Amino acid sequence: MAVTIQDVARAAGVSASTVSRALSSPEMVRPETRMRVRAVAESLGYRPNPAARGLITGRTTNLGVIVPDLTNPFFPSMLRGLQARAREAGHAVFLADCEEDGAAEAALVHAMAKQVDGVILCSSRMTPAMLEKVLGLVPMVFLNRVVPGHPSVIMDGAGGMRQTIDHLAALGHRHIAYLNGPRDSWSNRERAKGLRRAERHRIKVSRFGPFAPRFESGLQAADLVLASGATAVIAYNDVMALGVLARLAERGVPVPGRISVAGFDNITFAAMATPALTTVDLGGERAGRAAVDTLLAVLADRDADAPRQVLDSALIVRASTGPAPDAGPDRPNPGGTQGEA
Amino acid sequence: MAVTIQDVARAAGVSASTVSRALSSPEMVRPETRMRVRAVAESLGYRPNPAARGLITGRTTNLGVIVPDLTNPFFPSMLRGLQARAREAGHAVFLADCEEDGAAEAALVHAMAKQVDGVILCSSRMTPAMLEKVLGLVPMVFLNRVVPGHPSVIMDGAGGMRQTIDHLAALGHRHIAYLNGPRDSWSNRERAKGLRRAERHRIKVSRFGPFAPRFESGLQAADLVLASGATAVIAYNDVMALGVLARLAERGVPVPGRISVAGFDNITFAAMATPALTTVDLGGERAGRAAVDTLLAVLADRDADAPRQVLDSALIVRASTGPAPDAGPDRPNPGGTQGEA
DNA sequence: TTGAAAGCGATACCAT
DNA sequence: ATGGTATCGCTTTCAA
Repeated sequence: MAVTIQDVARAAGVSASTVSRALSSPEMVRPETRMRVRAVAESLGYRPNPAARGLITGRTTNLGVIVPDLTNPFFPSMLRGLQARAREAGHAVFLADCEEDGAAEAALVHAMAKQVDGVILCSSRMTPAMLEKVLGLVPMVFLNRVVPGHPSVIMDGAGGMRQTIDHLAALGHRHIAYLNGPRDSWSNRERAKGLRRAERHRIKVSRFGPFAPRFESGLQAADLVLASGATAVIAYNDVMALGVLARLAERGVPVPGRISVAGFDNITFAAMATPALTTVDLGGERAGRAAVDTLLAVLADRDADAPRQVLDSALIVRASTGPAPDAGPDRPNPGGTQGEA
Repeated sequence: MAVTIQDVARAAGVSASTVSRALSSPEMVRPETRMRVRAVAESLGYRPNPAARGLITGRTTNLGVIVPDLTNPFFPSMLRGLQARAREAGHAVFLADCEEDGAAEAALVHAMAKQVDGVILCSSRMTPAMLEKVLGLVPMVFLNRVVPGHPSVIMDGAGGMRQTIDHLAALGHRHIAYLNGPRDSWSNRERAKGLRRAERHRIKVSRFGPFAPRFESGLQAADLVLASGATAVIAYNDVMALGVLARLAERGVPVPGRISVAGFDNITFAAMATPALTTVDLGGERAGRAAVDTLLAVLADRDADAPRQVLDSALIVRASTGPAPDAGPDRPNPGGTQGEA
């Protein structure tokens, strides 16, 4: 089988303890011995067994991550940052996809619990009741969701929404539509909160959904939006927004001529649509890194107050929002069209 | 801390051995005791520690997966099938992204080796020298790459390419371009092999690259292709093909009027381009499942001959391939344009 | 059918 | 500075 610490000890003519120290606490061993042991370990291709080590130290240097849907490009990009940060910190990442299912998510937490030092739950789909049952199992950090008393990293969805509203208001829109994401999604609620900004501009808001955050939902929603008479639509995320764009193109509706479209997440493919999708970048990669940092902080000092990090947002404007059409059915043309994309 | 087998034993008034048996070898314990033990375990929320168990049994019921780039939508969709199959089989999935870096990939294999029963390497980027060093560490299955003497699951890239060539030939194309993927990619070589089919049709093939399999590579390659005079271009994968489409749109080149575009993988976003991208679906989800099955087979019977599964391909035609333009610069218009998209 | 004890691979404590 | 030994949580002989 694999080479163990005993093999190294024998080959180097020292005890297992010394090998362990030579590798993990170099200063506790005489330079001479240290070198010899390390050389032997190297030549034998020795690698400590993390499971065995974890058993006694209580630390695995593994870290679990659960996402609701890997096929949503937002998560891979967030994972980019997360993995990079984890690797820097010497942690391997145990990743699982719960496919938008809270119960599956809970099961995954159980499965991971003993094999990781902590878990990062991205946009967790668990209900409060499910959460209750897994909260104590292992240190957890929530990304994109607030659970009172627990550390979380959140992106400023409400702020991003406010910026989008201001943007559309400046372009003269008087009636916009919002397409809700999944029913239990915390980040959907946050984004929806930002819609209140519309009052300040006397903008009418029509809400649709909840929808599964998928391309197909956007296809479906596009028709509803058109029927509502809104001149702009903001989707819960880019994947849905791309669905909207696709359906509008199919129906020959000019974008942004007749209607403007915006989404959230700044996924790569937002840039590839025709016209490119206007999207709000809330800083996914950065959030991934922040989640790891938060988790490591929690692990380093378990008594620390549960930190909550709020990351700022940025609005990326592309080409699929534009001035409201002059003769919008809902608008007696008061202020005018002073904005530019 | 967490509840251990000892806690259960105490609470149930039996020994740890009995608890272990009651849970893992029910037939070895009296029904009465078994029930009691199980009830106690349940009520205490006992979960066996997989690491401790693995230490003695040599099996972890974890399975490692390494992919070169999670932001390429092909891999998430493949992982869909893979994860589903793994879960059915009672295995957790340890996933890592090597970011197209063979050395990082090798390091990840090392990191995983002791914590998983086997590893599935997807489109491995390791050089033969790197491979050499990790081959014995842990049972491995290669997906989308053949390593002599080792089990692999491959998709029929060459076949898919041949179908594409036949398709373009039928549409009257006489000069096509191929955009190579990464230099060391086995699947790129396979796809490129299929290009020989062009000879049969007397079609001229211009090759470009190798390119990193990214959107930006497509942007860049589009100009080269146009300059070459080819009337159709096949990209190594959809991500690159979408880049080609984007650049062509930017330059106002009609697709498929002036040039036809095709890619591989049938990623979701291929359907979202305008026009929708013609793409070859080689069966990613199915391949993911097959890889798990293969790995489980290897684990069940280590002496088995290294199996190699070849999965068939299917060609999905969408709207971005069309008849060759009549006055192609390379063609004195011999046969004609008899095909339809 | 059940319990006691050994052992998986590593670290940590206690000697020396 | 180094070695011996207990221990982490669990499974697996070996006895009873």
